[in-house]
Amino acid sequence: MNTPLPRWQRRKDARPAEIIQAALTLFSDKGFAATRLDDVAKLAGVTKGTVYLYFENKEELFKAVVRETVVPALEFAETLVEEHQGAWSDLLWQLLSSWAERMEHATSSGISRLMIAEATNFPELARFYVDEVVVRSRRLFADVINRGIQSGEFREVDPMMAARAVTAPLVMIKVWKQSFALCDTEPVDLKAFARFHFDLLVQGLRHR
Amino acid sequence: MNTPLPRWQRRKDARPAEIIQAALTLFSDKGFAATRLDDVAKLAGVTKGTVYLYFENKEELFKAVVRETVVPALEFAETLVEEHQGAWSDLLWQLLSSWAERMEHATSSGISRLMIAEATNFPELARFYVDEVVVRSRRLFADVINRGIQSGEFREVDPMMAARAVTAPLVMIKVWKQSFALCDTEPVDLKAFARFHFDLLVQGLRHR
DNA sequence: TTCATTGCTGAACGAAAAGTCAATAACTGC
DNA sequence: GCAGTTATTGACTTTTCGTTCAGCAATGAA
Repeated sequence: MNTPLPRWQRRKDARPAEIIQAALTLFSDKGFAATRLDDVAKLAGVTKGTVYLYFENKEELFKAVVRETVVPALEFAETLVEEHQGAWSDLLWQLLSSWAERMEHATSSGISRLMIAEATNFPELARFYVDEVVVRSRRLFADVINRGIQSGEFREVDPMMAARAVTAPLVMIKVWKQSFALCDTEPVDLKAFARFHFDLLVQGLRHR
Repeated sequence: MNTPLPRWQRRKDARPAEIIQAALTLFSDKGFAATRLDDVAKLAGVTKGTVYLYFENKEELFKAVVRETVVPALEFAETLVEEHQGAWSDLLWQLLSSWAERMEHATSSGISRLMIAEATNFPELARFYVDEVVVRSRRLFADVINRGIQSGEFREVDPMMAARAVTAPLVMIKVWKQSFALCDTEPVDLKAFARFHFDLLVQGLRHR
């Protein structure tokens, strides 16, 4: 006789990650308040009680989602800058295109919109996100621009301003797509936009 | 004897606008779900019951807020384009700077972030917002760029793409400021950024 | 001053969703 | 197999907040 397969299994180690993944999906789609823990549990293949085994409450789950999702993305880009040789505009393109790439596929890219929506309700978390992601990526791009200026490839501009001008459009387009996917009659291709933005940018940064 | 001033007054005509104003403030700060009608009422100087005299329910109040706030802003800009003579880059600057100006002072500018956060929870409203605001302003800028191309002032680019590239950074910076005002260690001046963005943009749009 | 009208209040209701916990079923070592 | 351990369940309680409405008080006309 084959043993009847159990109604559920004990998987203490896998649960937290699975619950966080489910929560990320729902939070970034509906927002924090509009997401029911019952739904998170169902999507994670458990019941609500189990969620409370691993997370103190809804707010702590939310924090865990942000913390777990946010950090790893930037390390890759930082080494890319460190090791680069050649034209700085080429590096800029590498960074922008690989970023656009990740935005299109990674589940984690929903975090931007989520943080924008909930920042004022979770001040400490907002600070964490700003430090770990916003400022850090801003610095990354400012760094590239700065080196470009020093090598004479770019004209003299405020690097931090430029960094904002580089990052803002991509994030915005992604956020827009996420929010208005159902209504936008002429959706943009993220990578095509990244290319367009890059061309505009590089010509804007060159000497006149 | 002076008559003891009444505990409250009847002000049927003024109430709706006051309630909408209060709701706008709280919605754009905390989001739709996290805003309590008790708080809206208190901020408007009434009680919850009064809110229900003028609005069917919370969702209808939300829709009213968006509708009342959003529409008038664009009309001004559209006449500006219609009546313009001279260099198209000058018009572009006029539009960007006046926009940045309004963003800094008008209470209505919190709507962008609110819509981004709640769009997926209110599909019909999202469609309304996209049609009345997003697409319309995108068309506005695309129009300017297009005329600039035809007059030979700008090189040939996709006008709709360019419109996105023009509008996205300003909106994004505004949204960022709103979300992360408390954490951002180096806040940007919106008008200064608008100027920077414009310079980059115009050089990017000129012939090589 | 009085009365009818009605804008407004605030207490009470109920649904929905957060949070709790005793019972239970899956696992583990003997 | 059996017994002890514990991860998981699901029904339960609690809380929060949108919504209702009977009654009160401001107003204006007579």
